[in-house]
Amino acid sequence: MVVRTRFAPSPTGYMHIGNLRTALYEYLIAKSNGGQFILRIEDTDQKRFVEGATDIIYNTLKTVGMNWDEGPDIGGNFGPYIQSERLPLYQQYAHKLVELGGAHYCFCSKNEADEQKDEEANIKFKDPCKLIGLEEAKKRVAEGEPFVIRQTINKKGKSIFHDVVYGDIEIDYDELDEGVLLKSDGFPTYNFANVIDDHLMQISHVVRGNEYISSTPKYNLIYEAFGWTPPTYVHVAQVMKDAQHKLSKRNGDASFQDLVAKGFLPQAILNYIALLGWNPGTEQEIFSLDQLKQTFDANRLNKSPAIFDIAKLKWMNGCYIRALDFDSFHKLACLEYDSFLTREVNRVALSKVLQPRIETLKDIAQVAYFIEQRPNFSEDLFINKKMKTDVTIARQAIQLALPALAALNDWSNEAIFNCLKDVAAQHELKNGQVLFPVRIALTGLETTPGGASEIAEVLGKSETLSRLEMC
RNA sequence: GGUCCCAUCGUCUAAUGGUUAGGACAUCGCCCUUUCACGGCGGUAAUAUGGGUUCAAAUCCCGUUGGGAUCACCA
Repeated sequence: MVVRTRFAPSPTGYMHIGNLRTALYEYLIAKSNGGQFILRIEDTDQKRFVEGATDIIYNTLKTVGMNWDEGPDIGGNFGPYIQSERLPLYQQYAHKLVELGGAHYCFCSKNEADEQKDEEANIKFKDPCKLIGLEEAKKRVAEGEPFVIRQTINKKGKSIFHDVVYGDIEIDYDELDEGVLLKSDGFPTYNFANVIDDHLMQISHVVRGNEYISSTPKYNLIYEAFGWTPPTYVHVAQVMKDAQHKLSKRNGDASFQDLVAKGFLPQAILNYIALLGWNPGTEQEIFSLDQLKQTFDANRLNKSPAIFDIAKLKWMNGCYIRALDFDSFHKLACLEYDSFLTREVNRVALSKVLQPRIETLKDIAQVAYFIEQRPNFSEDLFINKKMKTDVTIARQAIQLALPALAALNDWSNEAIFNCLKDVAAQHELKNGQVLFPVRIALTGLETTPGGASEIAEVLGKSETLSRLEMC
Protein backbone atom coordinates (compact mmCIF):
# COMPACT_ATOMS: atom_id res chain seq x y z
CA MET A 1 0.00 0.00 0.00
CA VAL A 2 1.24 3.44 -0.88
CA VAL A 3 1.65 5.69 2.10
CA ARG A 4 0.13 9.10 1.52
CA THR A 5 -0.12 11.78 4.16
CA ARG A 6 -1.36 15.30 3.96
CA PHE A 7 -0.71 18.55 5.73
CA ALA A 8 -3.99 20.42 5.77
CA PRO A 9 -3.62 23.79 7.46
CA SER A 10 -6.19 26.50 7.37
CA PRO A 11 -4.73 29.77 6.16
CA THR A 12 -5.09 31.84 9.28
CA GLY A 13 -1.91 33.83 9.05
CA TYR A 14 1.09 32.20 10.67
CA MET A 15 2.77 28.87 11.15
CA HIS A 16 2.02 27.55 14.58
CA ILE A 17 4.76 25.41 16.09
CA GLY A 18 2.36 22.60 16.84
CA ASN A 19 1.10 22.62 13.26
CA LEU A 20 4.61 22.58 11.92
CA ARG A 21 5.39 19.58 14.08
CA THR A 22 2.29 17.80 12.81
CA ALA A 23 3.39 18.58 9.27
CA LEU A 24 6.83 17.18 10.07
CA TYR A 25 5.41 13.93 11.37
CA GLU A 26 3.16 13.66 8.33
CA TYR A 27 6.10 14.31 6.07
CA LEU A 28 8.26 11.79 7.89
CA ILE A 29 5.63 9.07 7.90
CA ALA A 30 5.30 9.48 4.14
CA LYS A 31 8.97 9.80 3.37
CA SER A 32 10.24 7.12 5.69
CA ASN A 33 7.94 4.76 3.78
CA GLY A 34 8.71 5.99 0.31
CA GLY A 35 5.29 7.63 0.13
CA GLN A 36 3.86 10.99 -0.84
CA PHE A 37 3.29 14.11 1.15
CA ILE A 38 0.37 16.25 0.04
CA LEU A 39 -0.41 19.85 0.84
CA ARG A 40 -4.05 20.83 1.04
CA ILE A 41 -5.44 24.20 2.06
CA GLU A 42 -8.52 24.09 4.28
CA ASP A 43 -10.22 27.38 3.75
CA THR A 44 -13.85 26.44 4.27
CA ASP A 45 -14.29 29.15 6.84
CA GLN A 46 -14.26 32.33 4.81
CA LYS A 47 -14.45 34.45 7.96
CA ARG A 48 -11.05 33.28 9.11
CA PHE A 49 -9.21 33.58 5.84
CA VAL A 50 -6.13 35.78 6.05
CA GLU A 51 -4.55 37.28 2.96
CA GLY A 52 -1.04 36.01 2.33
CA ALA A 53 -1.42 33.15 4.76
CA THR A 54 -0.91 30.49 2.13
CA ASP A 55 2.41 32.05 1.20
CA ILE A 56 3.54 31.74 4.80
CA ILE A 57 2.65 28.06 4.65
CA TYR A 58 4.53 27.55 1.40
CA ASN A 59 7.56 29.49 2.56
CA THR A 60 7.81 27.76 5.89
CA LEU A 61 7.66 24.28 4.42
CA LYS A 62 10.19 25.26 1.79
CA THR A 63 12.69 26.80 4.16
CA VAL A 64 12.73 23.71 6.32
CA GLY A 65 12.98 21.49 3.26
CA MET A 66 9.66 19.71 3.56
CA ASN A 67 8.75 19.56 -0.09
CA TRP A 68 5.29 18.37 -1.04
CA ASP A 69 4.51 16.04 -3.89
CA GLU A 70 1.08 17.43 -4.63
CA GLY A 71 -0.42 20.77 -3.70
CA PRO A 72 -2.28 23.86 -4.88
CA ASP A 73 0.78 25.36 -6.54
CA ILE A 74 2.15 22.25 -8.24
CA GLY A 75 -1.04 20.32 -8.85
CA GLY A 76 -1.36 16.56 -8.84
CA ASN A 77 -3.83 13.87 -9.79
CA PHE A 78 -6.26 14.56 -6.98
CA GLY A 79 -6.82 18.29 -7.21
CA PRO A 80 -7.93 20.88 -6.70
CA TYR A 81 -5.99 21.11 -3.43
CA ILE A 82 -7.80 24.12 -2.06
CA GLN A 83 -11.07 23.26 -0.42
CA SER A 84 -12.94 26.36 -1.51
CA GLU A 85 -12.37 25.15 -5.07
CA ARG A 86 -13.98 21.81 -4.32
CA LEU A 87 -17.40 23.02 -3.21
CA PRO A 88 -19.48 21.13 -5.82
CA LEU A 89 -17.76 17.93 -4.77
CA TYR A 90 -18.72 18.31 -1.11
CA GLN A 91 -22.29 19.23 -2.00
CA GLN A 92 -22.63 16.23 -4.25
CA TYR A 93 -21.33 13.89 -1.57
CA ALA A 94 -23.38 15.54 1.16
CA HIS A 95 -26.62 14.98 -0.70
CA LYS A 96 -25.52 11.47 -1.48
CA LEU A 97 -24.88 10.85 2.19
CA VAL A 98 -28.45 11.92 2.90
CA GLU A 99 -29.68 9.35 0.40
CA LEU A 100 -27.48 6.78 2.09
CA GLY A 101 -29.02 7.56 5.47
CA GLY A 102 -25.85 8.94 6.98
CA ALA A 103 -27.18 12.50 7.12
CA HIS A 104 -30.37 14.50 6.90
CA TYR A 105 -31.60 17.91 5.91
CA CYS A 106 -32.13 20.29 8.78
CA PHE A 107 -34.08 23.52 8.62
CA CYS A 108 -33.45 24.74 12.14
CA SER A 109 -31.55 27.95 12.75
CA LYS A 110 -28.32 27.92 14.70
CA ASN A 111 -30.13 29.59 17.60
CA GLU A 112 -32.75 26.90 17.80
CA ALA A 113 -30.05 24.29 18.05
CA ASP A 114 -28.06 26.28 20.60
CA GLU A 115 -31.05 26.83 22.84
CA GLN A 116 -31.64 23.13 23.26
CA LYS A 117 -28.07 22.35 24.18
CA ASP A 118 -26.57 22.39 27.62
CA GLU A 119 -23.04 21.19 28.10
CA GLU A 120 -23.13 21.14 31.86
CA ALA A 121 -26.30 19.12 31.97
CA ASN A 122 -25.08 17.03 29.06
CA ILE A 123 -28.08 17.74 26.90
CA LYS A 124 -27.54 17.48 23.19
CA PHE A 125 -29.44 18.98 20.34
CA LYS A 126 -32.20 16.63 19.26
CA ASP A 127 -32.98 17.64 15.76
CA PRO A 128 -36.73 17.68 15.02
CA CYS A 129 -35.91 17.71 11.32
CA LYS A 130 -34.90 14.08 11.55
CA LEU A 131 -38.58 13.33 11.66
CA ILE A 132 -39.31 15.02 8.36
CA GLY A 133 -39.63 12.50 5.56
CA LEU A 134 -36.90 12.53 2.97
CA GLU A 135 -39.28 13.38 0.13
CA GLU A 136 -40.77 16.29 2.00
CA ALA A 137 -37.34 17.53 3.04
CA LYS A 138 -36.11 17.38 -0.53
CA LYS A 139 -39.18 19.30 -1.63
CA ARG A 140 -38.49 22.07 0.88
CA VAL A 141 -34.89 22.20 -0.27
CA ALA A 142 -36.00 22.39 -3.89
CA GLU A 143 -38.34 25.24 -2.99
CA GLY A 144 -35.36 27.23 -1.81
CA GLU A 145 -35.79 26.99 1.94
CA PRO A 146 -32.45 27.50 3.75
CA PHE A 147 -31.03 24.27 5.10
CA VAL A 148 -27.97 22.57 6.44
CA ILE A 149 -27.06 18.93 6.18
CA ARG A 150 -26.55 17.27 9.52
CA GLN A 151 -24.96 13.97 10.27
CA THR A 152 -27.44 11.30 11.35
CA ILE A 153 -26.30 9.09 14.18
CA ASN A 154 -28.67 6.25 14.90
CA LYS A 155 -26.14 3.70 16.06
CA LYS A 156 -26.13 2.51 19.63
CA GLY A 157 -23.37 1.03 21.67
CA LYS A 158 -19.68 1.72 21.42
CA SER A 159 -17.48 2.78 18.59
CA ILE A 160 -14.00 1.33 18.65
CA PHE A 161 -11.12 2.48 16.53
CA HIS A 162 -7.41 1.97 16.59
CA ASP A 163 -4.90 4.76 16.84
CA VAL A 164 -1.18 4.35 16.23
CA VAL A 165 -0.20 6.28 19.31
CA TYR A 166 -3.13 5.79 21.67
CA GLY A 167 -4.06 2.25 20.84
CA ASP A 168 -7.71 1.20 20.87
CA ILE A 169 -10.17 3.89 21.81
CA GLU A 170 -13.80 3.29 22.70
CA ILE A 171 -16.42 5.96 22.54
CA ASP A 172 -20.15 5.57 23.03
CA TYR A 173 -22.25 6.59 20.04
CA ASP A 174 -24.52 8.45 22.44
CA GLU A 175 -21.69 10.89 23.05
CA LEU A 176 -21.59 11.90 19.43
CA ASP A 177 -23.13 15.08 18.17
CA GLU A 178 -25.17 15.19 15.03
CA GLY A 179 -23.05 17.99 13.71
CA VAL A 180 -23.48 20.11 10.64
CA LEU A 181 -21.72 18.69 7.62
CA LEU A 182 -22.79 21.20 5.02
CA LYS A 183 -23.43 24.75 6.15
CA SER A 184 -26.27 26.92 4.96
CA ASP A 185 -23.84 28.87 2.78
CA GLY A 186 -23.08 25.69 0.88
CA PHE A 187 -19.62 25.28 2.39
CA PRO A 188 -18.72 22.05 4.13
CA THR A 189 -17.50 22.00 7.71
CA TYR A 190 -14.10 20.59 8.54
CA ASN A 191 -15.82 17.47 9.82
CA PHE A 192 -17.11 16.70 6.37
CA ALA A 193 -14.59 18.18 3.95
CA ASN A 194 -11.82 16.38 5.74
CA VAL A 195 -13.32 12.96 5.33
CA ILE A 196 -14.27 13.50 1.70
CA ASP A 197 -10.86 14.87 0.78
CA ASP A 198 -8.86 12.32 2.68
CA HIS A 199 -10.75 9.60 0.91
CA LEU A 200 -10.68 11.16 -2.54
CA MET A 201 -7.00 12.01 -2.22
CA GLN A 202 -6.29 8.46 -1.06
CA ILE A 203 -4.68 9.54 2.19
CA SER A 204 -3.47 6.46 4.03
CA HIS A 205 -2.38 8.03 7.33
CA VAL A 206 -4.23 10.86 8.99
CA VAL A 207 -2.03 12.71 11.47
CA ARG A 208 -3.66 15.37 13.62
CA GLY A 209 -3.84 16.75 17.13
CA ASN A 210 -5.42 14.52 19.75
CA GLU A 211 -8.24 17.00 20.19
CA TYR A 212 -9.81 15.14 17.27
CA ILE A 213 -9.91 11.82 19.06
CA SER A 214 -13.41 12.32 20.33
CA SER A 215 -14.82 13.14 16.93
CA THR A 216 -13.05 10.37 15.07
CA PRO A 217 -15.99 7.94 15.47
CA LYS A 218 -18.17 10.47 13.63
CA TYR A 219 -15.76 10.45 10.73
CA ASN A 220 -15.70 6.68 10.73
CA LEU A 221 -19.48 6.67 10.48
CA ILE A 222 -19.21 8.73 7.31
CA TYR A 223 -16.61 6.39 5.85
CA GLU A 224 -18.88 3.53 6.75
CA ALA A 225 -21.97 5.06 5.15
CA PHE A 226 -20.10 5.55 1.90
CA GLY A 227 -18.58 2.10 2.13
CA TRP A 228 -15.08 3.52 2.32
CA THR A 229 -12.14 2.31 4.38
CA PRO A 230 -11.00 4.72 7.08
CA PRO A 231 -7.34 5.73 7.12
CA THR A 232 -4.77 4.80 9.74
CA TYR A 233 -5.09 7.32 12.53
CA VAL A 234 -2.13 8.96 14.21
CA HIS A 235 -3.30 11.36 16.89
CA VAL A 236 -0.47 13.34 18.38
CA ALA A 237 -0.30 15.00 21.77
CA GLN A 238 -0.28 18.74 22.13
CA VAL A 239 2.71 21.03 22.27
CA MET A 240 2.35 22.96 25.49
CA LYS A 241 3.56 26.32 26.72
CA ASP A 242 3.42 25.07 30.29
CA ALA A 243 1.65 22.30 32.15
CA GLN A 244 -1.75 23.96 31.78
CA HIS A 245 -1.72 25.84 28.52
CA LYS A 246 -0.99 24.78 25.05
CA LEU A 247 1.30 26.78 22.87
CA SER A 248 -0.74 29.25 20.91
CA LYS A 249 -0.23 32.44 19.07
CA ARG A 250 -3.20 33.92 20.87
CA ASN A 251 -1.27 33.66 24.14
CA GLY A 252 1.58 35.50 22.52
CA ASP A 253 3.65 32.39 22.04
CA ALA A 254 6.17 32.26 19.27
CA SER A 255 5.28 31.02 15.81
CA PHE A 256 7.88 29.58 13.46
CA GLN A 257 8.33 33.02 11.93
CA ASP A 258 8.76 34.60 15.34
CA LEU A 259 11.48 32.14 16.24
CA VAL A 260 13.33 32.78 13.01
CA ALA A 261 13.05 36.49 13.69
CA LYS A 262 14.52 35.85 17.13
CA GLY A 263 17.63 34.43 15.52
CA PHE A 264 16.89 30.71 15.48
CA LEU A 265 17.92 28.66 12.46
CA PRO A 266 15.06 26.89 10.67
CA GLN A 267 16.87 23.54 10.75
CA ALA A 268 17.42 23.83 14.49
CA ILE A 269 13.76 24.61 15.07
CA LEU A 270 12.76 21.63 13.00
CA ASN A 271 15.19 19.35 14.80
CA TYR A 272 13.96 20.53 18.16
CA ILE A 273 10.26 20.07 17.47
CA ALA A 274 10.87 16.62 15.98
CA LEU A 275 12.00 15.60 19.45
CA LEU A 276 8.99 17.13 21.20
CA GLY A 277 6.91 14.02 21.55
CA TRP A 278 9.09 11.66 19.61
CA ASN A 279 12.45 10.01 20.20
CA PRO A 280 14.58 7.73 18.08
CA GLY A 281 15.25 5.20 20.80
CA THR A 282 18.93 6.08 20.72
CA GLU A 283 20.73 8.92 22.39
CA GLN A 284 21.19 10.90 19.22
CA GLU A 285 19.61 14.33 19.37
CA ILE A 286 20.95 16.21 16.42
CA PHE A 287 19.17 15.22 13.23
CA SER A 288 19.03 16.64 9.76
CA LEU A 289 15.75 16.23 7.92
CA ASP A 290 17.33 13.45 5.88
CA GLN A 291 18.47 11.65 8.99
CA LEU A 292 14.98 11.95 10.42
CA LYS A 293 13.61 10.34 7.28
CA GLN A 294 15.91 7.40 7.88
CA THR A 295 15.13 7.08 11.55
CA PHE A 296 11.53 8.08 12.02
CA ASP A 297 9.11 5.55 13.41
CA ALA A 298 5.57 6.60 14.29
CA ASN A 299 5.40 3.88 16.91
CA ARG A 300 7.80 5.90 19.03
CA LEU A 301 5.46 8.87 19.21
CA ASN A 302 4.61 9.88 22.75
CA LYS A 303 1.14 9.97 24.25
CA SER A 304 1.66 12.74 26.75
CA PRO A 305 1.88 16.42 25.96
CA ALA A 306 5.28 18.07 25.70
CA ILE A 307 6.22 21.48 27.00
CA PHE A 308 8.11 23.65 24.57
CA ASP A 309 11.40 24.53 26.25
CA ILE A 310 13.07 27.53 24.73
CA ALA A 311 16.24 26.90 26.76
CA LYS A 312 16.83 23.59 25.06
CA LEU A 313 16.04 25.08 21.68
CA LYS A 314 18.68 27.71 22.38
CA TRP A 315 21.23 25.06 23.19
CA MET A 316 20.38 23.17 20.04
CA ASN A 317 20.49 26.34 17.98
CA GLY A 318 23.97 26.97 19.39
CA CYS A 319 24.97 23.51 18.20
CA TYR A 320 23.69 24.31 14.73
CA ILE A 321 25.48 27.66 14.68
CA ARG A 322 28.76 26.06 15.65
CA ALA A 323 28.25 23.33 13.07
CA LEU A 324 27.81 25.89 10.28
CA ASP A 325 30.82 26.19 8.00
CA PHE A 326 32.52 29.47 8.62
CA ASP A 327 31.43 31.17 5.41
CA SER A 328 27.79 30.40 6.02
CA PHE A 329 28.00 31.69 9.54
CA HIS A 330 29.85 34.78 8.45
CA LYS A 331 27.18 35.57 5.89
CA LEU A 332 24.41 35.32 8.47
CA ALA A 333 26.44 37.26 11.00
CA CYS A 334 27.09 40.08 8.53
CA LEU A 335 23.34 40.63 8.23
CA GLU A 336 23.31 41.17 11.97
CA TYR A 337 26.37 43.43 11.90
CA ASP A 338 24.60 45.63 9.39
CA SER A 339 21.88 46.23 11.94
CA PHE A 340 24.12 47.93 14.48
CA LEU A 341 27.67 48.40 13.21
CA THR A 342 28.57 51.57 11.35
CA ARG A 343 32.23 51.33 12.24
CA GLU A 344 34.67 49.55 9.92
CA VAL A 345 35.97 46.52 11.76
CA ASN A 346 37.56 43.20 10.93
CA ARG A 347 34.31 41.33 10.42
CA VAL A 348 35.96 38.03 9.65
CA ALA A 349 37.85 38.11 12.92
CA LEU A 350 34.65 39.11 14.67
CA SER A 351 32.73 36.19 13.23
CA LYS A 352 35.48 33.81 14.27
CA VAL A 353 35.20 35.03 17.81
CA LEU A 354 31.41 34.98 17.84
CA GLN A 355 30.60 31.65 16.23
CA PRO A 356 31.42 29.42 19.21
CA ARG A 357 29.94 31.88 21.68
CA ILE A 358 26.39 32.65 20.62
CA GLU A 359 23.21 30.64 20.74
CA THR A 360 21.02 32.74 18.50
CA LEU A 361 21.83 35.21 15.76
CA LYS A 362 20.23 37.95 17.81
CA ASP A 363 22.81 37.43 20.54
CA ILE A 364 25.31 39.08 18.21
CA ALA A 365 24.08 42.62 18.58
CA GLN A 366 23.84 42.15 22.34
CA VAL A 367 27.26 40.77 22.86
CA ALA A 368 29.16 42.85 20.28
CA TYR A 369 27.58 46.26 20.67
CA PHE A 370 30.63 47.54 22.55
CA ILE A 371 32.43 47.48 19.20
CA GLU A 372 30.17 50.20 17.89
CA GLN A 373 30.38 52.18 21.07
CA ARG A 374 32.35 51.50 24.19
CA PRO A 375 30.09 51.92 27.20
CA ASN A 376 31.03 54.23 30.04
CA PHE A 377 32.58 52.13 32.72
CA SER A 378 33.84 52.47 36.22
CA GLU A 379 37.55 52.02 36.80
CA ASP A 380 36.60 49.46 39.44
CA LEU A 381 36.39 47.10 36.50
CA PHE A 382 40.19 47.11 36.42
CA ILE A 383 40.32 45.55 39.84
CA ASN A 384 40.52 41.79 39.58
CA LYS A 385 41.85 39.54 42.28
CA LYS A 386 42.51 36.52 40.14
CA MET A 387 44.31 38.57 37.50
CA LYS A 388 46.14 40.41 40.26
CA THR A 389 45.27 43.80 38.88
CA ASP A 390 44.14 47.03 40.39
CA VAL A 391 43.59 50.47 38.93
CA THR A 392 47.24 51.48 39.24
CA ILE A 393 48.65 48.37 37.67
CA ALA A 394 46.04 48.55 34.95
CA ARG A 395 46.91 52.11 33.96
CA GLN A 396 50.58 51.27 34.02
CA ALA A 397 50.05 48.20 31.85
CA ILE A 398 48.02 50.15 29.35
CA GLN A 399 50.70 52.83 29.12
CA LEU A 400 53.29 50.12 28.50
CA ALA A 401 51.15 48.34 25.94
CA LEU A 402 50.37 51.47 23.96
CA PRO A 403 53.77 52.09 22.35
CA ALA A 404 54.36 48.39 21.79
CA LEU A 405 51.08 48.04 19.94
CA ALA A 406 51.65 51.26 18.06
CA ALA A 407 54.87 49.79 16.73
CA LEU A 408 53.20 46.56 15.68
CA ASN A 409 52.74 46.06 11.96
CA ASP A 410 51.14 42.64 11.84
CA TRP A 411 47.66 43.26 13.27
CA SER A 412 46.67 39.65 13.77
CA ASN A 413 45.37 38.07 16.90
CA GLU A 414 48.53 36.05 17.28
CA ALA A 415 50.89 38.97 16.80
CA ILE A 416 48.91 41.16 19.17
CA PHE A 417 48.83 38.42 21.75
CA ASN A 418 52.59 37.88 21.54
CA CYS A 419 53.23 41.59 21.66
CA LEU A 420 51.22 41.98 24.86
CA LYS A 421 52.87 38.95 26.38
CA ASP A 422 56.24 40.44 25.60
CA VAL A 423 55.24 43.66 27.28
CA ALA A 424 54.33 41.69 30.37
CA ALA A 425 57.55 39.71 30.34
CA GLN A 426 59.72 42.79 29.87
CA HIS A 427 58.20 44.49 32.87
CA GLU A 428 57.89 41.49 35.12
CA LEU A 429 54.15 41.48 35.01
CA LYS A 430 51.91 38.46 34.73
CA ASN A 431 50.24 38.00 31.36
CA GLY A 432 46.87 38.65 32.92
CA GLN A 433 48.06 41.92 34.39
CA VAL A 434 48.46 43.26 30.88
CA LEU A 435 45.86 41.35 28.94
CA PHE A 436 43.06 41.90 31.43
CA PRO A 437 43.35 45.70 31.63
CA VAL A 438 43.72 46.01 27.88
CA ARG A 439 40.57 44.00 27.35
CA ILE A 440 38.66 46.14 29.82
CA ALA A 441 39.98 49.34 28.27
CA LEU A 442 38.94 48.14 24.83
CA THR A 443 35.48 47.03 25.76
CA GLY A 444 34.39 48.65 28.98
CA LEU A 445 32.83 45.32 29.87
CA GLU A 446 33.41 42.71 32.49
CA THR A 447 32.80 39.82 30.16
CA THR A 448 33.38 39.89 26.44
CA PRO A 449 33.44 37.55 23.49
CA GLY A 450 37.13 36.80 23.12
CA GLY A 451 40.12 38.18 24.94
CA ALA A 452 42.17 41.34 24.60
CA SER A 453 44.10 40.35 21.51
CA GLU A 454 41.07 39.02 19.65
CA ILE A 455 39.10 42.15 20.37
CA ALA A 456 41.99 44.34 19.34
CA GLU A 457 42.18 42.46 16.07
CA VAL A 458 38.49 43.01 15.47
CA LEU A 459 38.62 46.71 16.33
CA GLY A 460 41.63 47.39 14.17
CA LYS A 461 44.81 49.18 15.09
CA SER A 462 43.74 52.79 15.16
CA GLU A 463 40.56 52.22 17.14
CA THR A 464 42.47 49.99 19.55
CA LEU A 465 45.08 52.65 20.16
CA SER A 466 42.55 55.37 20.54
CA ARG A 467 40.50 53.38 23.07
CA LEU A 468 43.65 52.68 25.06
CA GLU A 469 44.63 56.34 24.99
CA MET A 470 41.26 57.30 26.40
CA CYS A 471 42.02 55.46 29.62
C1' G B 1 -21.08 18.25 34.32
C1' G B 2 -20.93 13.66 30.58
C1' U B 3 -17.24 11.26 27.74
C1' C B 4 -12.26 10.41 26.17
C1' C B 5 -7.07 10.89 27.04
C1' C B 6 -2.58 11.58 29.94
C1' A B 7 0.94 11.01 34.47
C1' U B 8 9.46 8.95 35.21
C1' C B 9 14.47 14.40 37.49
C1' G B 10 12.47 21.74 36.89
C1' U B 11 12.02 20.48 31.14
C1' C B 12 12.44 16.83 26.76
C1' U B 13 12.80 11.73 27.45
C1' A B 14 14.99 6.10 27.90
C1' A B 15 13.95 1.70 30.43
C1' U B 16 7.68 -2.70 26.72
C1' G B 17 8.06 -7.55 34.80
C1' G B 18 14.34 -8.36 37.07
C1' U B 19 18.82 -1.67 35.61
C1' U B 20 22.97 1.10 41.29
C1' A B 21 15.95 3.99 37.13
C1' G B 22 19.99 5.79 31.66
C1' G B 23 20.70 10.27 28.41
C1' A B 24 19.99 15.51 26.99
C1' C B 25 18.73 20.77 28.39
C1' A B 26 18.80 23.77 32.64
C1' U B 27 21.38 24.20 37.39
C1' C B 28 25.82 23.62 40.67
C1' G B 29 31.19 22.41 41.19
C1' C B 30 36.02 21.40 39.03
C1' C B 31 39.55 21.43 34.80
C1' C B 32 41.16 24.14 30.39
C1' U B 33 41.97 29.50 29.83
C1' U B 34 44.02 36.62 28.45
C1' U B 35 37.58 37.56 30.90
C1' C B 36 33.46 34.93 28.48
C1' A B 37 32.23 31.01 25.57
C1' C B 38 33.57 26.26 23.38
C1' G B 39 35.45 21.65 25.16
C1' G B 40 36.37 17.94 29.20
C1' C B 41 35.11 15.84 34.09
C1' G B 42 31.81 15.41 38.18
C1' G B 43 27.41 16.62 41.55
C1' U B 44 22.12 17.74 42.88
C1' A B 45 17.59 16.00 40.88
C1' A B 46 12.28 11.65 39.01
C1' U B 47 8.76 6.71 38.77
C1' A B 48 1.86 11.62 41.71
C1' U B 49 -0.86 8.53 45.46
C1' G B 50 -3.42 4.08 47.77
C1' G B 51 -4.55 -0.82 46.96
C1' G B 52 -3.94 -5.33 44.45
C1' U B 53 -1.53 -9.38 40.81
C1' U B 54 3.57 -11.53 40.96
C1' C B 55 9.26 -14.75 43.64
C1' A B 56 9.87 -9.81 41.39
C1' A B 57 6.09 -3.72 39.39
C1' A B 58 8.15 2.71 36.77
C1' U B 59 6.23 -1.28 33.78
C1' C B 60 0.00 -5.25 34.50
C1' C B 61 -5.16 -4.35 37.07
C1' C B 62 -8.49 -1.18 40.20
C1' G B 63 -9.34 3.24 43.02
C1' U B 64 -7.75 8.31 44.30
C1' U B 65 -5.50 12.84 43.03
C1' G B 66 -3.76 16.13 39.41
C1' G B 67 -3.78 17.83 34.38
C1' G B 68 -5.56 18.08 29.32
C1' A B 69 -9.18 17.44 25.32
C1' U B 70 -14.15 17.43 23.63
C1' C B 71 -19.48 18.55 23.84
C1' A B 72 -19.66 25.21 17.09
C1' C B 73 -23.15 26.43 10.53
C1' C B 74 -13.97 26.85 13.86
C1' A B 75 -10.60 23.88 12.23
